[in-house]
Amino acid sequence: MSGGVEWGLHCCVALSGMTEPVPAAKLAEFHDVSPTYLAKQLQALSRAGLVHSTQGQAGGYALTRDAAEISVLAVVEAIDGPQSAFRCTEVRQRGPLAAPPESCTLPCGIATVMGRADRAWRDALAGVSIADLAADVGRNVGAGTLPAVRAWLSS
Amino acid sequence: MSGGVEWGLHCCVALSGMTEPVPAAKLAEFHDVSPTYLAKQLQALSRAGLVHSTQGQAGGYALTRDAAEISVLAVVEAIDGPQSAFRCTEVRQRGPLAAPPESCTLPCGIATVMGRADRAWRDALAGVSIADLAADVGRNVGAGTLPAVRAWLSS
DNA sequence: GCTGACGTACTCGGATAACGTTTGTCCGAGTCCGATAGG
DNA sequence: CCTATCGGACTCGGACAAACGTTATCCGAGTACGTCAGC
Repeated sequence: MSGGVEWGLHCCVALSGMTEPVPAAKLAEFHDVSPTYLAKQLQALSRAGLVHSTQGQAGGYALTRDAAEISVLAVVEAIDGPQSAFRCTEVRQRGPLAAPPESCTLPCGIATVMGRADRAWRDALAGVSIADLAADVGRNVGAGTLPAVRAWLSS
Repeated sequence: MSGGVEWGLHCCVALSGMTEPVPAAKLAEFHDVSPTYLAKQLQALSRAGLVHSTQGQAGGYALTRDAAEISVLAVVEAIDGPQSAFRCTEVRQRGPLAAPPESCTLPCGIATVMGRADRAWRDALAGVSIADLAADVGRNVGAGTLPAVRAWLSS
């Protein structure tokens, strides 16, 4: 999985509860990561419609909807792509004893199992929202953390 | 995920119910894939202890235990490695408002969610065995398929 | 004093290189089977 | 006829390149704000 997913997730958490847009450069400085590369991830989020970008002097990125309405899965799919990790190459249709294509209307057992596993993975990710993650931060490292982050990003 | 996983899975299914060892070259010809690269995957399976390799003229690969005792997860981890797709880089410990390491004893919310999803994925894969896959082949493309494959691999 | 246009500085967005992992290949070490020669 | 030895060919195993995808970077297009001139 692309490592930028983690950055995108952290950015969404930081953006949650933010009223004014935050520039990509500031988010990069806050997380201490490459500004240009983080910009790429944010562009992907923008293309997926999760964040809204405004240009100009006071521009930046902001969530398009409430953090409770954005699932972790949405962020992952926006950055990493919606395709499954497993890609069936239809091995059964190759070789000397290849099965004829007309008998391969439904996916083979291997693809079925992989598809089920992938679905379970996505379900687990879909059940958690950015708001849940933000609440977890307040619970684990202190309730005053998020307001402090918010103040830093505003300055 | 590594594409060789699919090959390894198909090989394990083909090997199930086989009494004598099958050379890697024959498995490659049967599946119509690169012989040298498939050999690499089989070596990984051998290292993981899923298959046993015998050298010499009538040598080849054979399952070390019954197909019902080999889970899909075991094959996947043997080829792709046991590490999770997501790797936490501890972003929270970086930047101007970095959390002190002593307050990061337990994983952050993002890592927790990802870990849960990964576990769900692995559970789905652990619940299916190679024998299940073989039975599925007989059910879907015809009961006579596996004996035919077995005969071809023996010749 | 108010309104309009202008310039500037800041923002995002897509096109462009460098690195690492996966994919693919090769040759050497080891081993079993068959043939052969001797008892 | 049986047995021990030798030769050969086939097997796996790990070390060695090429290709793709991810990582990282740059520069250009566009926009909002602040300023200034005109009314």
